[in-house]
Amino acid sequence: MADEIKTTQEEVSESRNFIHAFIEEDIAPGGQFEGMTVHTRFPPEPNGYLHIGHCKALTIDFGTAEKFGGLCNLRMDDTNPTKEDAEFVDAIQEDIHWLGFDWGDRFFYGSDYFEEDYRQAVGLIKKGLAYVCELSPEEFKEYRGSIGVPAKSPYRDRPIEESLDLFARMRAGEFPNGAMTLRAKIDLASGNFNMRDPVLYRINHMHHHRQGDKWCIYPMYDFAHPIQDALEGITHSLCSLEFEAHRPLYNWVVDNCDLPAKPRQIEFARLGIDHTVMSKRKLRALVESGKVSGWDDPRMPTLCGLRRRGYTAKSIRNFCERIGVAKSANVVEYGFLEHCLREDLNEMAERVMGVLRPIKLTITNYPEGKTETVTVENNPLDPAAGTREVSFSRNLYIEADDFLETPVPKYKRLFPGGPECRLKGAYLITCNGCVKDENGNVTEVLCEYDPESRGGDPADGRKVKGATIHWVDADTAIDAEVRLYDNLFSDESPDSADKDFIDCLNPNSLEILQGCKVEASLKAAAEAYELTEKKGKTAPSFQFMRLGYFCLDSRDSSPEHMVFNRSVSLKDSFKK
RNA sequence: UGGGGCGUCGCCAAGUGGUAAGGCAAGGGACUUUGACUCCCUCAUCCGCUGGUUCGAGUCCAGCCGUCCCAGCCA
Repeated sequence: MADEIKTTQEEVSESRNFIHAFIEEDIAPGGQFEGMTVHTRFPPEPNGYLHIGHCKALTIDFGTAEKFGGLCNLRMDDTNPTKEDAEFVDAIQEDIHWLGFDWGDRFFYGSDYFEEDYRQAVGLIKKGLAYVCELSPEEFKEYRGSIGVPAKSPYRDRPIEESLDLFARMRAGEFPNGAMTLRAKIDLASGNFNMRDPVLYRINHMHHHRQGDKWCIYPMYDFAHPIQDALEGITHSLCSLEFEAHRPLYNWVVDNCDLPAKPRQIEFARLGIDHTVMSKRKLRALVESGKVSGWDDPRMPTLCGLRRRGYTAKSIRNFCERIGVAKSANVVEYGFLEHCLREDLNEMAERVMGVLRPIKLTITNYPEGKTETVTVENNPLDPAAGTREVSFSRNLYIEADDFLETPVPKYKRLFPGGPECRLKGAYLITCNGCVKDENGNVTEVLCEYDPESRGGDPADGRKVKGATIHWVDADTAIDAEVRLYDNLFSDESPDSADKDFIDCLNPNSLEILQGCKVEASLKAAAEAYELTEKKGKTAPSFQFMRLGYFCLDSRDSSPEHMVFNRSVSLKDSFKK
């Protein structure tokens, strides 16, 4: 895994985007950060699980640092105790490590800077740049003004000493939630509402997951973030586009506080993927309403969901690197993510045979009771993966749609009078009929085999016209449950503002198949997996030949009852 | 309506005044014991629109159109 990720990072350092261009200017002679080490940070708020959009940000934050030989910190942005929980801190670290990013010993909590934040706030008050405002939340709204109408606050010109006293008493817990705030004195008439004397501190008598009950006033993101960045020596604070209008405030804080550095904020467009939603609020709603089984439901775009689905870290990182970085709104096709997964799994997944919708196939001229084994390669792309023995007999199961009583055009599989087909690794067969039940449903396919074609090649070298199909021996095959997934949302853009995403859900996003038949060798794989640490790892993947890539479900699979998730199907150019 | 962005092939995305990279998707073909993989070929006379500057503009200027973000004591 380490080597694979290294390769992707090499690819990254070759790429170039507008952020890199800015940084090159900044560190060049005469630039703002001339000669300095590029230092970035990834600052998730511990209020939910990371999703693939975060991987884009991680790729940019860590990738940019890597490209310039710099460093990237991991920082929990935990300035609002109302929404945050320690539960998420571990999960976030687990997901980031799974992806292969390493923050070394530079793991921080925004809340660890509270004392410094407070000191800076006092400094602003003393400079006459901040004041305690006693507008209630309701009044605050009323006084906010609107486009062309300035905001106002009757407390704006309160004496410095008074604000100092009030702010100290805010901290001391003398006032209830909402009674007052500390505001920056900037410009009540600004066209940019973020500059209309923004709130720097609010009162919230609430237990903090890390600070306990030490504080009852908490700094706002706009105030705390630039301070955190400066304190950690961050040179480039990379964030998504919605913070663009906050940059003037970011710079105001950086310029007016007493800080050791002046980091630069650069914004990029966040990732959008079709047929899914990417906001924590909506993902949380799916979980809490039971529309999905949890944050790690295999249909979720969360990292834990993708992991359980069978996505490899490499494929996700590769995806994030290949989509590029720009400032235009973008919605990448889900199919591109699937392509990246197939690309990775095609090289490393061992091939096995499994039948999802089994139908019996009887080789009428094969001796009853006879059993033999045939040899099949584990991965034709990788001879080093070796071969395995698969049992074969007169009674097999094949995929139901590999037989059609009446063939459709271009169909080259089994049908009465159809072409000679190959049972992968075994023998050539021709179909000469089928058995039906009283309702006319086909229950069994009848074929004859060529005893001289063991291994799959005809003794006389004749051309095989039909397809090579997969099969399992009815006597040794194991029953398994297979879960097939489709888009969580049937609507292409459930995330767009004009839609209720819940209405866009795909009622058929999960299909559970019982009684699937998989080859016996998977039993050992399931047993081996049972003995490994499952947490934070992708379960082993297999290519079920001609069907797709499947992995054992990390939660529900056991050697006694194997459960496979289809990570992604194989491409299929056959059109009916 | 004020402020800030963005508009290059179906989807991403290079391009920084010199005559439109690449990837995905799509179509065609070769190969094939996976209708997979791999390989080859095709796929924007055109860069939101309209003017202007220039020998020359996707790149500069002006106007227009479209679209996204901002009026949380969220991040």
